[in-house]
Amino acid sequence: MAKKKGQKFEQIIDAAVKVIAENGYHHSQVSKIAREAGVADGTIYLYFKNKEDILISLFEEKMGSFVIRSKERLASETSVEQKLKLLIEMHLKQLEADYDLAIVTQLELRQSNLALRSRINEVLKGYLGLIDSILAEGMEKGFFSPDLDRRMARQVIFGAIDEVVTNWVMKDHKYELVPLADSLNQMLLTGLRKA
Amino acid sequence: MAKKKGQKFEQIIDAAVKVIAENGYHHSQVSKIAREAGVADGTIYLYFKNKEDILISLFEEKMGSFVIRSKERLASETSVEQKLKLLIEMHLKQLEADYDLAIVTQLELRQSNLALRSRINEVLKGYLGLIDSILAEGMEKGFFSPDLDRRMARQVIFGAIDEVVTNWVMKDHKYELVPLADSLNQMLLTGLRKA
Amino acid sequence: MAKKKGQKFEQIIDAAVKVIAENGYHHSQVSKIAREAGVADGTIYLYFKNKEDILISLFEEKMGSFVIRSKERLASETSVEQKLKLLIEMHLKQLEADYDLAIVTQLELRQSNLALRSRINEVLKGYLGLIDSILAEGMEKGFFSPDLDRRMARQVIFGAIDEVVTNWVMKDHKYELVPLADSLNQMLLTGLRKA
Amino acid sequence: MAKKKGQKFEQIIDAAVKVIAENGYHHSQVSKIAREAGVADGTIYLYFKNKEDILISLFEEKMGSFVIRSKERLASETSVEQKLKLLIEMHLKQLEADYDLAIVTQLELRQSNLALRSRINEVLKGYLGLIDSILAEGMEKGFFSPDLDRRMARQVIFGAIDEVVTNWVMKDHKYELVPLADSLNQMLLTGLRKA
DNA sequence: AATGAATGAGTTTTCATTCAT
DNA sequence: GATGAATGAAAACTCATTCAT
Repeated sequence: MAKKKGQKFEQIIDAAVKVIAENGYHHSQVSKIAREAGVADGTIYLYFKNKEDILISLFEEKMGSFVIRSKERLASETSVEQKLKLLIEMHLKQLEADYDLAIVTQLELRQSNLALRSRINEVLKGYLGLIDSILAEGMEKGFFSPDLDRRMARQVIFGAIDEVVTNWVMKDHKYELVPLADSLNQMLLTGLRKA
Repeated sequence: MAKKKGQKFEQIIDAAVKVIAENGYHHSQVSKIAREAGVADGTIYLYFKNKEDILISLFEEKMGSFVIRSKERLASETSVEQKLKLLIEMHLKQLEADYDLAIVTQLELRQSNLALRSRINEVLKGYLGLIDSILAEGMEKGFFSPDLDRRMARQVIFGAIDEVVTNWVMKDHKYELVPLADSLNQMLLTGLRKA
Repeated sequence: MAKKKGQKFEQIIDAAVKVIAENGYHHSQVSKIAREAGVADGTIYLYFKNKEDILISLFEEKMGSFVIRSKERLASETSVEQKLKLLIEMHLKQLEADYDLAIVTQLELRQSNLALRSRINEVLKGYLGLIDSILAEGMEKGFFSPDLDRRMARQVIFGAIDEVVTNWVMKDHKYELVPLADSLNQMLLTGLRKA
Repeated sequence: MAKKKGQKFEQIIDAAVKVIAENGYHHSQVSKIAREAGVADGTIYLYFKNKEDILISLFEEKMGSFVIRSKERLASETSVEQKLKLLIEMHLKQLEADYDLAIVTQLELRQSNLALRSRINEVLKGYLGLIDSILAEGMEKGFFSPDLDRRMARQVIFGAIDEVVTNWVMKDHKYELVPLADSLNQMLLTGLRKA
């Protein structure tokens, strides 16, 4: 069955990102992905349980490594303010660097059914946990108010970043994304209101 | 063809919301919607161009009337701060009052393909314009900073509200939504950072 | 039920010829014919039993009047040779004068199912009888050989004329049809072989 | 896609001839053809682009091989008169030997739409070319008149044979077809008129 | 491990026809 | 007689998945 890892596993994931970004999820037949990956249709099923499993594996793979990289990078930072800014920057940088991946995560992955979305959320937990730990540290250090609603804060941060990226994708990445990090960070930290 | 309005038009829209919320978009066959609406399958096509058109019409209908109601309500409010709070409240109230509709807009509608999403965005423009006008007024009145990035502010506001609602839906509306409006409004206005 | 004759009956027949010639039989919905005829869909069914009945009635109407006219015209002719030539000429003239009708009889009418084709053949019998009477007279008068196979001769004459007309229609009536009558007549009378 | 040739390709063609002859084109569901061929519905689409493609492929296959056989056979014949007679004989023999095929070519194939008929004519060109070459040779050798209208002669020959076969089919092949070849040939060569 | 030919379930949409007004 | 809104049956085609080689 699914033998995670292996050269072909990566090949298929990468082919899937490309094919789905180009054709959209519903026009990305398994056979098309197989052709792009240079393997036979049946081979897909040696590495993935089914078509959905490609999508979720793709997300796990890309998001997983992103969370690991982010954790490492944030560890070397002491200031809470810097940590949040850095996280936003890394988020934007990762997707700006791989537009195909951005299309898949921001648009195509959402076309999946409810069951799949639950599994996606499972993967997202790692990322949301990262945000949460920054919030917890900030509250402890007195950088954030002690009665901050952490769940809501997490949702606001994620919702805002996500919306910014989605807009960038839907506008055909016509402008640069990473430069927005600072202003987005400020807006989240100090709000819209004039000081 | 599409004879917008008429009793049957409404009947079918309402049936679609119910059926899609219960079964998910991909398991909501036209015949199932027709049965729920108490009309023949073919009748659907006297009022809608195709199955997708039901979905987009549904959104236009519900979102359109929401925007109109919001506009009227906001007009009677003078304070910018109150306006934003009111908008958030109305947004949350509308979806909390109709959980089926919330499921459809937050989950099922997003499973649509790119072409459909473009049309959805078209409808959303009315709502985003509402946010924008509040921001513009706030900047003029000095409530918001004069160098506020309005596009980003709009995305942050919408992304945050949307994420809050989606989480509520995915948590099976186990908690109350409207009470979150105030805290969400505060977070958007003053940010996460301790004053 | 079917109230043959009446102004609307003619209107619908003429609309059908036009619509079918323009759109082809399978794209000529009853509603399209009704619109062209300036009547409601349901009105069609006051004059015709069903859609097929329009087609067969159309053919009966047009072919019937053609056979009557031909009979009258041939009666005033005494020479067998002239009669055959005249029949061919009238056949070609009738269809050259009404290209829409030619499209319908040569192409669209043949797309009908077997049951309908039987009824068409019924109508054709009048025409084939006309050919037959010329052949009988010719044999009696010694113009044709006494051991001529009349059934086959009838098929050869009809098949040849029909094929000539069909070719003309399929070549978008780019050349004139009636001028071919004489040469076609000669070929049928004296054959291909050099005298 | 269309993997022309292969055992299944033939199987499906033969099943289609049988099913269409029995039920008529419009009542020959793809699933019915598949069942008769002993393959799954989907398999049809590995060998044919769509349902129409079965029909046209069937005609190409059967007509194509007939033209090739005819060409070979005619090559060994020197007399023009014999060649024409032989061609007629082979035409009648081929269809008399396969009544199902005759039903399909004479009746069902004509129920196809205009687009398909164009493709059928394309296939027919090979056969008409065969007739044409006999005519050309005959004119050269002085067997036919030098001012014979070749296009019309071709239409007369084809139209006559075709009509004879169609009548035979519509009369439920109650009589023998091949014995008519000689008399048909004579009629085409020397015409109806008494010498 | 890899292949790819074969499978067959599943659904939107059209349009001839009806019938209450 | 005339209307036209409503009906509902009917079928081609796709594509994820399997399994013999």
